[in-house]
Amino acid sequence: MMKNTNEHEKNGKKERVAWSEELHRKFIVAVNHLGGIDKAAPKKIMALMKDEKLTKENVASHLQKYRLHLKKVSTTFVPNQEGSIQFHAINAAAVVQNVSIAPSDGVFGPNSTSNGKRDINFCEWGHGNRIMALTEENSSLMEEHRGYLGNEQHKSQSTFMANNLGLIRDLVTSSSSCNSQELTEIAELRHEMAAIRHENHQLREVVEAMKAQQDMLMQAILQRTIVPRR
DNA sequence: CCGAAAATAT
DNA sequence: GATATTTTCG
Repeated sequence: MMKNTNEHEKNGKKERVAWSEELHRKFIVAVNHLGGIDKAAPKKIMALMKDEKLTKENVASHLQKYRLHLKKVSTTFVPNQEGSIQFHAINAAAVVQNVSIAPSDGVFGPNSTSNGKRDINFCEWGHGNRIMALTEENSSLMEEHRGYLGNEQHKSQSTFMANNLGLIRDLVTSSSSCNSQELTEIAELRHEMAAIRHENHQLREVVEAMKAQQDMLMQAILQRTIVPRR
């Protein structure tokens, strides 16, 4: 009973699925269609992707790996301070992945990954679409971002930055006199503050871009409903 | 069916 | 040895 219903086999052996950049994009589009990484499930994703060669297992596996990846990236980014951090690890990374502040741009760049090790697949995927692309009238790109628009994430990102800024500022200004070691510490903290300010700024830009994009999407959707094409 | 973990393959 | 993908298991 050899039932080779779905998968294409190479002389009886299962073909190893290579998750190309494009395949991953399709995957992301599907996931976002389903309302984000935590809601999306293998079967539905597979249906949306409409790729004859993909089995449910393939997708499930990729989904697992993708979630793991998101968790990894976000933990390096969020230094888990007491309660001050709102936005969920997964969401944060999802924003990175989809809005894609390119990993090399500093915010989530090499410095933020603990030991320079990179996940080839997922890191590289971020490079393609930068913030620039957001303002562009690119329907497929817009499609990718749909799942994250109008979310609560915008606010939480900003507040996260704000909170941390306050925290650091307190640390720096609390002691009136200090020795040389403390001075260098302060210098480092100032450095951190600058970095965080920078991140904050970039995140604000992302938020703005996403808002604009949301408007565009809205219009696109409205037009599509009002004027049935063909 | 799903997700996590173990097993393989590259 | 590390990753990517597959298979097994609960």
